[in-house]
Amino acid sequence: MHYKSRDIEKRWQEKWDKEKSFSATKKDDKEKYYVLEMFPYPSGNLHMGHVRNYSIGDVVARFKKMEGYNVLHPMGWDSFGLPAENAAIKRQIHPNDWTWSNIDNMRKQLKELGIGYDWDREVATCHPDYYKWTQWMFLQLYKKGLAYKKKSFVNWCPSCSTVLANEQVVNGACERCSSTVNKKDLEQWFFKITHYAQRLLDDIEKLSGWPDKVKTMQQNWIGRSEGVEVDFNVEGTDKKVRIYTTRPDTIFGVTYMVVAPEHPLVKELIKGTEQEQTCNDFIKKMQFLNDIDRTSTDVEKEGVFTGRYVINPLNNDKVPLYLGNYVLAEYGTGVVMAVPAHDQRDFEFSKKYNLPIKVVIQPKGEELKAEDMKEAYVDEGYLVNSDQFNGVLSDEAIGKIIDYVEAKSFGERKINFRLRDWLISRQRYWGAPIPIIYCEDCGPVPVPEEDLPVVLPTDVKFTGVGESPLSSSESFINAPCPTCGKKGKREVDTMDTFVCSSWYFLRYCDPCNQKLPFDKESISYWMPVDQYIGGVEHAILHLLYSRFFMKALYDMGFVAHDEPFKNLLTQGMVLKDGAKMSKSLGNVVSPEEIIEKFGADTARLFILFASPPEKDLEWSDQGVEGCYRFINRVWRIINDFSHAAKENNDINTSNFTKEDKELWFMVNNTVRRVTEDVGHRFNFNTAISAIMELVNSLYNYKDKVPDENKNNGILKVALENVILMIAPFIPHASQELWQFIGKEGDVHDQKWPEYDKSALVKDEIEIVVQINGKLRDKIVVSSGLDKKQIEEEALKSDKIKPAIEGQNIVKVITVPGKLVNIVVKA
RNA sequence: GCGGAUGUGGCGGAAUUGGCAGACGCGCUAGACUUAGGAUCUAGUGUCUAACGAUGUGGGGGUUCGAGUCCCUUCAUCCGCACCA
Repeated sequence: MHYKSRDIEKRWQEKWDKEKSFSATKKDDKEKYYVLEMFPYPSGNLHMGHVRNYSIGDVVARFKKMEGYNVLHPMGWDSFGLPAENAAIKRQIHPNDWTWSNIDNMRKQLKELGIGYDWDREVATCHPDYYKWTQWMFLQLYKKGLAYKKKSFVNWCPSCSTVLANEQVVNGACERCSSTVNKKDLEQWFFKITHYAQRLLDDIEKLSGWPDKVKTMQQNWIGRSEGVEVDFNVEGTDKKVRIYTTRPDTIFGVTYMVVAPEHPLVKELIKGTEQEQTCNDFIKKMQFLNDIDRTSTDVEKEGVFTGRYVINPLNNDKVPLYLGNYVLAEYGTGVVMAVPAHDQRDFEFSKKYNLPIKVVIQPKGEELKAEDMKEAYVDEGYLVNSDQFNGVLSDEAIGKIIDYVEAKSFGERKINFRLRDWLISRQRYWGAPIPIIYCEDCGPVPVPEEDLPVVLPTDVKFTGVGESPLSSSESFINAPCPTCGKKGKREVDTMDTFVCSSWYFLRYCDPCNQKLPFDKESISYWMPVDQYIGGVEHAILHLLYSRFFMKALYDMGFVAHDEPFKNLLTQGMVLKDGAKMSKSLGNVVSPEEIIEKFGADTARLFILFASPPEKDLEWSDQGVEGCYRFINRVWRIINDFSHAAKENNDINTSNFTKEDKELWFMVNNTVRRVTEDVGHRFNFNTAISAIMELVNSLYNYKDKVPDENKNNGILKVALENVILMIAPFIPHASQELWQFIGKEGDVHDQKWPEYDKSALVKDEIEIVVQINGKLRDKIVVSSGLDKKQIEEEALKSDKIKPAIEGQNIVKVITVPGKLVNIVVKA
């Protein structure tokens, strides 16, 4: 019997496929376990990152199944998106054809990897049966006021005359023609994720099974800050400008004020001033800059005077109002008070434009002088030059000044978030159409739910020019107004693909439902996802959007939980020669070629063995060969001892030899270690090495113990356990071996092995003896000895005795079962 | 700048609660079997040393009987956010 990966793998894959071995059905008497890997974009071929992601998921799924859980392990396709459209433009293939042929190929590759999915639950976001419900989601959010329209900027390439996605803008230039990208404002749809900012932040606490790194990233992304808004009157007008600050303790130090060039008030304020022309030039210049050139910290601060002055309500100081590149229109009020003495950005700006610096916070034990300052002083101190607040500690002053501002009605306290609303409009073809019809009389009207899906038309030209490709489809754009029946026009933008992927995990629970996206009963049973696995690149957007969807659906009563993913594992990248595999670097290893040569089991085993799942993994051809050798080693030892496994052999511990005892200990201890490593820690690399050690012991036993003395009872259990424990990692080979040793049924339907605790208790144990913390000897003692007896044994040891002669024993520390440390002094 | 990691042999990595550093694998060395070996098996393999032994987890300091693990400090690399007022 020889190990031929190709034949074996094919045979079992066909059987699993035909018998739907991994299909999941709701069972009320069984505890469920939902394991999910982030679904792929169907680019055409699996890469090693996919192999890693799905191998990890499959180990978890198969292990949990063997542990007795009712496991849901589905797969699908995140199949809308830009590459399909680019293929259409470049090669004149319809995005639909391109995408589906890619899906077919990748599905085949996944099956060749032997991943145990329930293929009856497969979803593809580009299928009308799916995007119908994505559109339905949009309508629900619209109904709740969580979807709205407003003007916003898009990246616009003047030469291609088309909208570009952020990914298509490379260093401020169009990825296709390299001309400079500028901004164009369009009416676009948004989801009001900011409505959930506080809950998204608070509930991070609930995510105990998420990595801290991801939780911190989400926290920072949401970026809550507490502060106050204050109105400053514009001198000589009846207008006010409102600022937002988190440092009201420095408000007496304001020496000028800066407003974002896009701020709606700016046009009015500069009208008729001497500076109107310079201001307009500055605004125009800013408009042509892309976000990176405009908002990177390296960019020098720049601004112009507006010709206007504003009055600080706290001390009636009159200060100039500037336009500045470093103020963001979308955050706070779009206007900042500038305190150069205590804010580094303001400090730099004031130096450049010769604006005064006024110290209002004095640190303990030294005195700042404005003219000597090299940088802003941003730390704590006592207030000065601040009227009635002089002498107050800055931390306390924050609250006191806010109270004062509110009492005097100068403004009010405010909480701000860094998180912005989610712009979902895309001027693209290959996405879910936004289900809205514009009517001259009724305005934007949602498409009635019974008319969904709004199907993507096929008569679209892919020119790569213009705003939205859908506007070129006559059959699509014209539609009667659902309210009044008059001629209307359809929305021609499609949704961001992140919308499609924000709820796919729910559809898996009830994938064929024609009446609803899912029924509540299925959702209540399967959700939440017990283990979610994917790349850390989705730590913020995808995970945050999914959390937002879950909360919105929860509030609408469609789901029973308000967090979608209980545990999250962010797997590391697959590297080759220290760099991420990429075509441009030429360091790509294709899964197909490895499967062809060594089989899927070897590929999976290597990728799981080479590194713990959350760390990056360095590809090694020799490492792969090592794993192939190991499978062969398992194959041979099971072949050698198969007779023992096939017979009825009982275990009688009373007639164990020393070698038997050792092997029996190994067998049981390995079950313990592997169960812990796989089940509790997800340390597949150490689980595999534990199995390797057991296999090594079996070879050792085979060599050292004469045939007539071999204990077939132990060997039988050992072989069975090796096959069962290795099954989640190398399912095909273990399935073949399971059958080979005469077992019925599928290996993944077997019970996960248990261990005999009494076998882990040893009669004799090795104790380390140290002198002053340094290893001096190892002694073997009976495991029944108490502390004192162990100590006596240690002091009697041949190596220790001479070493401590003539020295004073200061104390002896004994850790039962581990070591004795003798502390001596000369 | 802010935030988060990581740093252990020639390489990937292990050490779960402060208790034998280097499990397991790769590579390398020697040997066995063999017509042959890029198959398989056996033994060895951190560094220095002929050996006894000494030394060793990025560097420096500390706590402790005992530190890869805890504390302080410093360096390096990687990742995320990036003018958020």
